Amino acid sequence: MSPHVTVSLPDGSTRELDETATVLDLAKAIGPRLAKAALAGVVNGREVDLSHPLATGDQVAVVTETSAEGREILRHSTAHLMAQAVTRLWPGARYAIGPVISDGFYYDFELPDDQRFSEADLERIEAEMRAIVAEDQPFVREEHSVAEGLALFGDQPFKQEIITSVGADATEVDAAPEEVGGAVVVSTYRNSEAFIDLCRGPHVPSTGRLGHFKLMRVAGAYWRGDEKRPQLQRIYGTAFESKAELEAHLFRLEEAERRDHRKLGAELDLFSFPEEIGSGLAVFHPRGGTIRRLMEEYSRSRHLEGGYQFVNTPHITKGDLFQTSGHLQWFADGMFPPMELDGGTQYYLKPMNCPFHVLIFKSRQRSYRELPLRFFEFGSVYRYELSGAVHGLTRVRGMTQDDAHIFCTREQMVGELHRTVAFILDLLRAFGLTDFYLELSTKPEGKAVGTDEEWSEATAALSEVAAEAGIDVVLDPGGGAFYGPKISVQAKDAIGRTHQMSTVQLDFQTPQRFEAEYVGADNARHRPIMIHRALFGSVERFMAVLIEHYAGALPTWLHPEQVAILPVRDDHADYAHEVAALLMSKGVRVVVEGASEPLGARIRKAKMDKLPYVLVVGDDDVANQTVGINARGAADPMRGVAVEDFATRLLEEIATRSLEQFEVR
RNA sequence: GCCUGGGUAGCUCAGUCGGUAGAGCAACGCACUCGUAAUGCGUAGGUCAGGGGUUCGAAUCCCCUCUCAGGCUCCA
Repeated sequence: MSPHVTVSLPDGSTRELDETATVLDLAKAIGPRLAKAALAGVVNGREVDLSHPLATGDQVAVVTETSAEGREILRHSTAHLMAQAVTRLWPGARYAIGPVISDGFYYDFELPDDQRFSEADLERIEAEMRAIVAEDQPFVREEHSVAEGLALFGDQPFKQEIITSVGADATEVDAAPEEVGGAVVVSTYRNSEAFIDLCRGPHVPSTGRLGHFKLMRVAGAYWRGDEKRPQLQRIYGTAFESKAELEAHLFRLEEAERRDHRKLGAELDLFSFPEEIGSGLAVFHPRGGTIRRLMEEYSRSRHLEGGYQFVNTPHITKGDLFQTSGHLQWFADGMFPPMELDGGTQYYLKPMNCPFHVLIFKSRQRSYRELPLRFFEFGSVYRYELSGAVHGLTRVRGMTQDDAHIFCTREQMVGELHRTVAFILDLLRAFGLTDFYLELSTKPEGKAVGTDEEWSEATAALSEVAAEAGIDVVLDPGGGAFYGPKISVQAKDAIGRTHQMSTVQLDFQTPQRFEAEYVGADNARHRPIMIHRALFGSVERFMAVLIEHYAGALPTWLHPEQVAILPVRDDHADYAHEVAALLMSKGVRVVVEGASEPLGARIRKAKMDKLPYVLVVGDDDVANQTVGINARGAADPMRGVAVEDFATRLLEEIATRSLEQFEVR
């Protein structure tokens, strides 16, 4: 054996090291700064600890704390740190899994004697974690056989279950057992005599490398996500490589809270959820109602241009309709229970519009010459959402979908799908959402109608369209509706969160179940394909996303109150109303606030309502037919702008549905 | 639906050991008439989410229901 090992680095270069060299030794050989920032390594594509020994021929990369991988290692190690703190504070606590999630980590616990974590406990746990950081305990990797592993975790039933389930579920997030050369190896990390955890690794070398963390909240979670299994207590936390990064993250969370549509909806007097009506059922106040109307009017005009025909259907129906459609078989849990009328006939509130649109299609004989037929409706639907699922405007029990169903031939199908995706993206962009990716949801196993052939043809058609849309596509296996696969458009908002917006679903089943037909050029009967699609998804959810995207400061064309006019004194009120009348005659939404309060207070109110333009009119303005403009977001107000100038630029901004306000100089 | 934590005036919140309800903002009224993010004074507003229980006495302790938040599950 040679006294040296030779390894290669990501840049293609090679290094010679002592034969006992580890990843850390390699980092030291490259440079002291790298050694200091190093957390782990990647050897031949596999993440390993810094203490991992190197062999000749290894491809090695050093993972530093500022990389995405480094952050994950930091967070995963912090999860272990938290578990140890919990077991110190609650002797006999059982710990289950503690994986890394997108913005941090969690760990699931079961405390002895049915004890519960409280929010106040989080601080105690954090303090204990800091103590363990100060102790600078090493993370020591050990490898065991399955039998040894089971013995080691004799009092930890969740860990034992993970160990025994190896092979059956080797992808378990936090599972340690791995098949190495045919034998199952159970790897563990020991921090101290008292604390050892099952883990694949890698980890930071010692707890002293951790420290910039915060425990966020405690919540319940079912063991293995199965509601029939015990519910554990989950503690969520986050960790970063530096205090500054941690604080920046916490600031982003506060920013999200500031933008919360539920908070802004109340503050801006847009909508409310009166308890008298029921959970998940919103009422829209005049301002919120105006926003809805503007959204709907624009949508209608686009749909007219897009070749859609407008239809209307009722909110309730006899149960037979949903028997035929399959909803009662597959979607009954999501429906309100029936009401019995007319001597026993069951009527249901509708959870979806599709069966109604099929009946319109079937109302007379259809020719291939008519296809594609595109039926559009703002259709209100009612779904019995679980009480714990209801959330602001984004998850409600009564909502209005901008719903359409396209009936077309098999030959037209792919073309219609392309056209629909382009139509959707164009409309979303008009509302200022520009950063998208597509999600392709496939057959939900065990909860679907139709043959495998139909599903695979539909899925193939959708994936072809998704791939050609020119934006990223991610797969969502099993996420389709019971009648067909779907593409959903996920849009990123101003602070980088993604929201599911539009969906396009391909459906071979509903036309069959309803025996919908058209007469082809061959004078024979054929079955149409149905495409379900909604762009807003629901008007309510879309409004919520817009409110959060714009933090309540909607673009002028969408704002319920576009201009406020404030007379400096009461004797300027006539002029203020004159300017208001001029703007209102052009369709501008204007409010005038008389001088019953000081000017500063009135400006402040208009600003807090996020009005795009606040106009102040005083002596000079009355004399010169001008206004003072205090624009939203502008550093300084502008005095003496001719009314005509302001009106022209404002009307231009509104007519083009500009997302930006014009510059006031 | 399940877990944890909440629900006191329109909003944000205080309310000690169980002794009978409080502030700021908002609203309303009056005065003020002001040039770019809070004028002053006053008035009104609450079956303390609802119901039941314990107690001489409950916002406060116990039980049930409703509802909200954060999760789990689910989803437009």
